[in-house]
Amino acid sequence: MKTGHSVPYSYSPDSTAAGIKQAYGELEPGSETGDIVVVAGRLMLRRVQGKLTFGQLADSSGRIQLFATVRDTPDFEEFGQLSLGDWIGVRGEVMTTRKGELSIKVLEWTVLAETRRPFPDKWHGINDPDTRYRQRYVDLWVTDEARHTLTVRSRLISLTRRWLEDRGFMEVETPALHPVPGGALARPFSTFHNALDQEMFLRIAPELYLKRLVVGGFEKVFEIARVFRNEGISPRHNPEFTMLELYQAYADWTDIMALVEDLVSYLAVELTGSTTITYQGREIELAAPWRRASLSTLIEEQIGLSLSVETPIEELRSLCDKHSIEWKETYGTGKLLLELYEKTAEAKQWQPVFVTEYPIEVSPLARPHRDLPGMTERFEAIVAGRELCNAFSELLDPDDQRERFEDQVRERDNGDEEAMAVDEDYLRALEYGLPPTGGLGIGIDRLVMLLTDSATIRDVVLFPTLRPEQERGSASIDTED
RNA sequence: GGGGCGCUAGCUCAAUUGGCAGAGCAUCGGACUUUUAAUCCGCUGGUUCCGGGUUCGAGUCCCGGGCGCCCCA
Repeated sequence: MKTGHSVPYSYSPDSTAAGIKQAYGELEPGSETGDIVVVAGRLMLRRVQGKLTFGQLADSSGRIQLFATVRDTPDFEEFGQLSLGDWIGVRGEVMTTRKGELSIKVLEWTVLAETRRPFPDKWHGINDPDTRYRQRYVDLWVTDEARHTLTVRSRLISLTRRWLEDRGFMEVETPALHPVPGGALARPFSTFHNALDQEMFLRIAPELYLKRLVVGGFEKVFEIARVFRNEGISPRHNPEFTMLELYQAYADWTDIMALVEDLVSYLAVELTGSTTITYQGREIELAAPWRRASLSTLIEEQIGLSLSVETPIEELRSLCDKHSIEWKETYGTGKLLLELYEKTAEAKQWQPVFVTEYPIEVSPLARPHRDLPGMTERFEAIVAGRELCNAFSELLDPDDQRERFEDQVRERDNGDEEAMAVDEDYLRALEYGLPPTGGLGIGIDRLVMLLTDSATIRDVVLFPTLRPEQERGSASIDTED
């Protein structure tokens, strides 16, 4: 048994599995270096062979073999009785076996934590996705792709932060508790602040606060914001997810397009080694420039008709019917146009494309297009058939913004639970003057999915939202509702 | 919200038409001084997701519920 080893309060490894492999990669079989290293991690494989025991130690960098002998390893018997999954610290000599496997000859060892629960099958790991997401602390040890994907996520956020800072953007933190939910079309989570005796909402977007900061003179700001939307769960939707939003004073939408191309292709090279990536078996070229095409153009490519917000509403409605798209009496031509685009064209865009010129009706925060009536200078980037970002030349005019908000309230009164409310303080900020500004929101989770070839958002979130586990045997007691 | 699929040992999976619930790995005991998912011998391990029903007999069929995955809205 694992007796006689008290767990220390700290331990000081001086090496990692990957670091040792890098430093001693060229050793001949049967070498003994005399170099002493200290490592720590979990014992993930163990082969007891009489007076010799092989193990495999995993740390956050990778795995390395342990080589224990009855002659050199203290408490040799106990070493061989360690459980797979136990945390241990090892001090030993860097060596290679007769077969040439780089190893650490165990000269001292210490249990750092015992596992009371057996680890999953050392070869098959965990297959059940539910178990993987619920017990990520085990999944990360036994599923290499999980560890890789979630490490890439961390690096992507770090690289993004540095890239933006190098271009003069300042990172800020705005409230996550909003008295008025805004900045996106989505249902919020609501909660209650007891001391203020007031309903609050978890933010659905940081947008309106970030633009207040531009009014306040922070000319280039960004936030990597966890946002919350009270919607269904799917392979592409988690109720909480991460948005990068940035705002740049004096810029317009074309500046933002250039920024998106540059950032995404930079991240692709840093994280995958190339701007050419493979997603779900199909190639995608992320190098700039990306195609620019208007929303109307993309619809025309699919159905062969040139449409606009000027098209008679009856014609758009019958086209929706023809393509089995549900519509409501309250939809204007802009909303019908967007529906036609989303249902006929969006999923077909595999290579990156900036979809430009969105109707004013469906873009309540975007500035009117400088040439096209009824349209805004808004674009989305679509990659692999999905929205990757949403951006526009920001709406500056407080009077126009008030009208847009009031249109939203009318839609809410018509039953649209995703419609916006009037944010009086935001309007007051605009009245102090927002300079020409370009703004952007990128879904970080979807970008990570793209660059890690992940089919579901759950694979790029450490702890995706799941229903709580139920106590065994207590099923179906509460049958209310 | 609708449809399809799944849930069996800690993990990965079997179980003929409804007929004694099994294997590998892990655990436990034993052998083994160069293994590579080590090998060999032996022993354990079960609320078959939950509840009801049909039946001499249910992992299997029926009804209800839970959780997950996929598709659709």
